[in-house]
Amino acid sequence: MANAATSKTGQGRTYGGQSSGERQADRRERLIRAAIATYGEQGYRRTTVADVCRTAGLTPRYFYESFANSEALLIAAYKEVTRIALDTLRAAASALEDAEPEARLEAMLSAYYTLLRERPASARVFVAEMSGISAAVDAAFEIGLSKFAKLLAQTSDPEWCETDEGALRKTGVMHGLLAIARSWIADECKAPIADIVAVALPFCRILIDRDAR
Amino acid sequence: MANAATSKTGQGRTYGGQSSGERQADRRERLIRAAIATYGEQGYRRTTVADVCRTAGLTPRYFYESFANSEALLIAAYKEVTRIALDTLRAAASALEDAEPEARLEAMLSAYYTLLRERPASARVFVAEMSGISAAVDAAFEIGLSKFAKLLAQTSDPEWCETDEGALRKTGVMHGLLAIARSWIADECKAPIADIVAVALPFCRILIDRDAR
DNA sequence: GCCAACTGATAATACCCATTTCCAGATTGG
DNA sequence: CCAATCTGGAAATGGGTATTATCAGTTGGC
Repeated sequence: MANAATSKTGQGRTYGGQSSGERQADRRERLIRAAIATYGEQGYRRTTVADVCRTAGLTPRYFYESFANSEALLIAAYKEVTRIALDTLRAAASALEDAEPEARLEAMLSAYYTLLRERPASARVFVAEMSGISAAVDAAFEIGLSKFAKLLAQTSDPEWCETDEGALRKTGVMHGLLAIARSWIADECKAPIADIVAVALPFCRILIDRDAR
Repeated sequence: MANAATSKTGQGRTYGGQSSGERQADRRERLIRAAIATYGEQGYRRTTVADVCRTAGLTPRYFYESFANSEALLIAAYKEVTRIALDTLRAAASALEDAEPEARLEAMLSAYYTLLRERPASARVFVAEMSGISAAVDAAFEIGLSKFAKLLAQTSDPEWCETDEGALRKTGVMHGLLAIARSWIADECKAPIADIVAVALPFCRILIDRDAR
């Protein structure tokens, strides 16, 4: 994926005070940031490689230095967005370390929807742009979702354990939560967070319901 | 959308024993059938207008006689698939007219997943191909889903009434059920129908839960 | 200061496909 | 039988964009 910066030495040299690797990493980051902003603005489907490069202040040449193709950047952008969201949820749960599981669950959901509202571009990438692009994107999306499901379940039920039969349920719950978020966002996040959390809660209860396990 | 068969008379004449309108309707149907088969086989994204026409035994000229563009055909194919599925669910519910609501709900779910397994092409169109194409397709998809939600809710709870707040929940439930179906199908429908229904049931209970309304 | 490694910008190159148009032959009504 | 209407097939047109290659100028090691 990453063409080493130069061909002969394989190392390159410093430039603008940065080593070859630093410069390349910097460009990669700029591309990811630009991707989130652009996908969030006009959607992945409508943005070209050239669009992202323009926003990043780079040229297509540098795009292919860091990413094999457009999809690879989408996946990278999604991973970045997911990483931030997971951190936020963990923080919300930690802040209520001694509270009831149900309260912690509510706190996480609340943090999640708040984050979506505060970062519209990231939100769009997260809830709306990862569907129907390709098998690779679908796979990356499912992996990200399952991380969320696991976090939600573990935090709200300390004795929760992963089982195979639970995988289907996890998938269903996460896509349900996503659809709720998508619909809420499509309506410009007009409904209060508390209302959205109330709608989302019963779905999470499915996740941690032991009777049905 | 439908260019009248001829330009001068506006009516056309019989040909091959069929009137102008009959021939056109026939071609339209063939295109829809071919679309379901082809989308089901290789996915909407990878099928070209020419592909569908080839399968239908027609030429692109006739495609544009009945559909404005590729998306319009996808929507028409989806509507056809949805129509059949809704009929099947209604029939399953009717067969248990006097049973408990919960039993009727189970029967509908069972009929639904059975249908998906029996018609893989239609299933793929229904659960996997309608995401991320365009706003028009998204809209058609949501309309179809809400019909299902309404049917499920009404049949399992005779006194069910539609409310605005319920819309979000309905969306979440339906997308949850869809994700379950998608995942099951991706695994070649290996799990027994009864297991899938068991996973799906709690989602439906959210739909008709009055406490949370 | 010199050469090779960098940089940004532009512009080929190449492919894919929707949509339209053309054509030669088949079919009909009168 | 004849002219108009229809048919299937194939090819022309046109737009869009991913991906690569080129180039003139800049920068850094030595």
